[in-house]
Amino acid sequence: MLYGHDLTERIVALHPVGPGTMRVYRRTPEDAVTWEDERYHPFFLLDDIDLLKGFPRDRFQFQPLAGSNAYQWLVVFPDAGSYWDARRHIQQASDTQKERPDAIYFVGGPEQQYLMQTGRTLFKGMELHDLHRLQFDLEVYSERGFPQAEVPEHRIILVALSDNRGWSRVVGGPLMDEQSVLEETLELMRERDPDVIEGHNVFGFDLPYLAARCRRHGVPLALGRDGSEPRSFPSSMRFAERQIEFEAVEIAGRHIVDTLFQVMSFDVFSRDLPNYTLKGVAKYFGFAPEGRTYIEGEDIAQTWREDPQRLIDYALDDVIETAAIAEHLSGSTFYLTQMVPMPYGQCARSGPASKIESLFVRGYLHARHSVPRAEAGSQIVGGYTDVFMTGVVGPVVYADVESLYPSIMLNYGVQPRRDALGIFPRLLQRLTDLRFVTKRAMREASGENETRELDARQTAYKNIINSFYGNMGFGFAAFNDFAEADRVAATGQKLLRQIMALIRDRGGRIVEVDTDGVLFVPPPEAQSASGDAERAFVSALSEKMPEGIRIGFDGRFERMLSFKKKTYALLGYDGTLKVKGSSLVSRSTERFGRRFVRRAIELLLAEDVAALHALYLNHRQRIIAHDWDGVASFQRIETLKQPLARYERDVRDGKRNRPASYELAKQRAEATGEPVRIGDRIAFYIAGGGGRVFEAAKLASEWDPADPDEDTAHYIGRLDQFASKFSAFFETDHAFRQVFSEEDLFGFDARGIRLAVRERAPEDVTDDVPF
DNA sequence: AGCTGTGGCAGGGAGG
DNA sequence: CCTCCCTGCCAC
Repeated sequence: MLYGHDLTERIVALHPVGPGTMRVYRRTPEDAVTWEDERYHPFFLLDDIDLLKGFPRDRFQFQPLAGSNAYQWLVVFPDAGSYWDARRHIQQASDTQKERPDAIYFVGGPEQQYLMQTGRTLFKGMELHDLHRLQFDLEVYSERGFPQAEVPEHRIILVALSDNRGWSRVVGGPLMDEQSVLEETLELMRERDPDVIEGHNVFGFDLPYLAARCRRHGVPLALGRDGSEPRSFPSSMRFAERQIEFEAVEIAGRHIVDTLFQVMSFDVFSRDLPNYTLKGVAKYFGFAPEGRTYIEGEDIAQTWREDPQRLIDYALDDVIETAAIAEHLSGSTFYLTQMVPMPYGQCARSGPASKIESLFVRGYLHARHSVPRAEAGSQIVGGYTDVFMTGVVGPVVYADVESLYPSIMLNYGVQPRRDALGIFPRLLQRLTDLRFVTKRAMREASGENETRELDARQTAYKNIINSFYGNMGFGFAAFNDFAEADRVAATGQKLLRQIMALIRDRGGRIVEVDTDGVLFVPPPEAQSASGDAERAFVSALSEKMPEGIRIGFDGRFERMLSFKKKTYALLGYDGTLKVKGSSLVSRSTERFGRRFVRRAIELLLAEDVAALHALYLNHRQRIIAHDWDGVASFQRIETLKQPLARYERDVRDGKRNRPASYELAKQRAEATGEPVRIGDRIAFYIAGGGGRVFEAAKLASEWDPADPDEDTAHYIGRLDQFASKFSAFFETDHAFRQVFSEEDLFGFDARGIRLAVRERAPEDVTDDVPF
């Protein structure tokens, strides 16, 4: 079912060139790129062949598919004017049948259809470094405000280019006009002839800006390997709870990889990045070149006039960082394209659901079997979460079920009801085996490069494997099955309760559980300096599990501050502190609050009440004195998730509140012309004057340290709100208030103030009862 | 033309 | 004041 073992074929890119013709680009062992044209058959799946009534009979062929799923006809247009023509036509045909808007299953673009028909994948037998990857970054001159492509003075002044062959160049200079910059850039890009074009936020900024400026000068943006201009279409991408809309761009014979997407995708799991800017991410990974030049966006114009060489250095540092980030994060996507019938660029900008579905559809087409329609409904059951102890406890051990949902799916015969061919279990088993083999090879690998490649490969398998469960509960997935998804989740809950019972039977005390893991205080005999006793304790648990379910030891911690469900802090034996939970670490809350909370957690873990009181007083005094480390320390940041028009309609209809973020984004759009886009992050603070938050809020960029106008009473209130989280950790409310308030007439005395641990037994309580 | 899920906490506007 | 309800962010 998985292809890609023929080492002789090194396809790097594809693009459709005419009716049923695909241009196939191959990289030769000598590193040259050759191409040839191959036939493919544009095709669609229909649920009713009558949809083609009236369409010239000699222009299509059809074949009935086996089985009784919804899409029972495979219709091929051997010489359609183009794939898109054929598509438009049957789209129109189906539109006349208003009651069945989903009568057609769209298999995907021409490249995907080609890969499905031929069973080929891209990059066969290649490693990431075999690709030729070029990075680019624009610097735009704008006197004030956000650069707008329509404003004549807002012009491209520099383009930095680099590639993974050690080549780099900055195009532009004080004496060079924009048109020449554009022409020389395009010429260089064609000469280098990369397989992949990489950049940070290229879909959001660089590519559309470049396109607009080229149009303005009448310079064709001929970046395609065949000299063609890019094709673009609106698209969207989801990263966990965050959705961003963008204009997707395709360049013939090449792939575009936006490192911003890779970064956001990485952060879904790490949840650790300070921000998604190129500089921030490069610093986080340690990729920033030594002595790197930094220039704020608003200072670019001035730097360009006074010290252009500095801007040139800066632009070059940008692409060097982009290359490092892409190198670091694109591995697993690269290997995914060796399994999934999708071009690399598409793989890099689509979510897991479409990847899984393409695997299914390829299997079904190969067997000439009909394809089901998604069932309506929704998943009901989710993970089991609860907390049984709050306060400072320890030591604790974290035990988790290894690959909980995939293990359940493999060992309990899980299969979507309409998966007549049984692809789901076979594919899952195969991917799991491949991952196992790859991980073993990785452990035995010598050399850093080999290890990294194998790690990227096993991560690619992991990502796909983990998506199988989510896909069953996804409303638009052809092979979804909500009942089966519920069965998986319910089985997971049952297993977790079994583990909890085992731990308690052996004298352990459960602190908190979440979906597939348990944090618990081990019994005294399972506490050791080396951690061996803890490991043995967990192994013994694993022995008691059903076939195929294994419990792993995922760490032990000296102390834990347990707060609420999904909200806690862990102090490692090496002194590192891990803080979890939106109310403790949310990036939307003010930085001073986050730091205050973190420091307070450290002090609570050390049970240093006197220092806690001092910490509170210190923060309070600094707020009163406007003693901030810039506006960044007290601004809040919120992400816009809806188009402005939709937001305003919902507000009008009374469906939603008026938060500061949208209101300020509107103001900013009016003032600077920077468009309001989904995914924009708005930084703001509360200025004096009172009223509702959205009325008192101002953009963070408006704050002036020389004339601070933030609402001190508001920020004292915020500090108290942060402090109030900790009231549950004290024995009495009075004790809490003594610590987190100014001294009263008798002064502050930490003696006699005790922290409290509260505990309840799992069987005592069935639903959520607050402590 | 594309889109993985549920559970949980906090903030804040609206309206009693 | 309080509750209700929506949104955003996070854990897994």
